[in-house]
Amino acid sequence: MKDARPCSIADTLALVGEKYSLLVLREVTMGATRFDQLVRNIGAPRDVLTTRLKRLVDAGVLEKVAYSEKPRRFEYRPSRAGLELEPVLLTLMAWGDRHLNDGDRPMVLEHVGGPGHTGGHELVPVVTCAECGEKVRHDDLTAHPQVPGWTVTGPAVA
Amino acid sequence: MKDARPCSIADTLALVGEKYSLLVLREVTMGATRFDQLVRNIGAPRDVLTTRLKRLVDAGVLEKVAYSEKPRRFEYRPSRAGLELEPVLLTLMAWGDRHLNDGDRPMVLEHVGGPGHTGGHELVPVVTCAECGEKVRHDDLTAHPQVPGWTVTGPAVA
DNA sequence: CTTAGCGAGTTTGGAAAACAAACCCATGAC
DNA sequence: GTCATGGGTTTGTTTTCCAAACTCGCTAAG
Repeated sequence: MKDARPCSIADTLALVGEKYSLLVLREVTMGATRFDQLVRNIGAPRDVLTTRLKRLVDAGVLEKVAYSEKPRRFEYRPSRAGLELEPVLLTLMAWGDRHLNDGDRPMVLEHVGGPGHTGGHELVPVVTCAECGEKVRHDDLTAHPQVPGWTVTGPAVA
Repeated sequence: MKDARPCSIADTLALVGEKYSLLVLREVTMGATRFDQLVRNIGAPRDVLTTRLKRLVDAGVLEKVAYSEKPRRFEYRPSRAGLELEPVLLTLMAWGDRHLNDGDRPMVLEHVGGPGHTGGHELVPVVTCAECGEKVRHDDLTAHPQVPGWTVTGPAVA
């Protein structure tokens, strides 16, 4: 991973791309915030989970909050930054629903719109551009690397 | 990872969540499709990259195409399914830009809209709901697990 | 007061994966 | 011939993962 293209995707994955980290985020954003819930729902080894949680707390993605003194016990809550990873989870889920679990989704998300909306409908997540409001299509994108030496195909000069 | 909550996020990550896999997707969707480009741009060990590519090809996310006979050489192109992972990459990049590389993004994506649009602008990816068109906010979502025994907090009965 | 149990980890020892560097093999350039 | 290039494979060592067992503080039961 040294001498790699500088990139926010890589940076983000270096933080939350280790095994189980995004599943931790899934659980805590859904409301399962305690250690044993995480172990059960994710199915991760306890020690691995411990190191993941430490890392995510240190990075400010999770907050470790005591929910009981006198046996001192903690829960792990998503920070603002942590909650902002939800779009990543939603796009991953959408892809898996489409390509891996075609037909029987293990989980359905209900979307109730902003104030004024009464009935909920099923969430169908799509990535759009905030500037123009349009659905993002691959062919409409052009990459502009900002770091000298890196082009779209690779390093320029040796 | 056994006895874990059934979930498309986990399923997707089981396929493309191993180290480097999403970076491979980043490269090939940008047009860097050859082995040595991938090694250089990602900075991954060659043998690891070999196994990742095999896995992604087997899963139908990449296609291995010969671009030369007579030294037989291949490139790895994203399939339709592979390209559909771009939303995941975009949301990861947006998060990293915001929370990790505040101010100097290593890469800027230019968005040229559909037919009719002339000037391009910078892409600002947002996840919206295809049903109602609104930006997805965390508080507007309700999770409905479809698999008996799994609630939003964890397994129901033993 | 002894035993039982729970939540939240820590410890332990073995199996699997990652890693860097060296090697290989076919071809094309000099 | 000798070197260089692309696309890997091999080798030996360092990390990481993993399951199971263990610990500690505390509460509830008998």
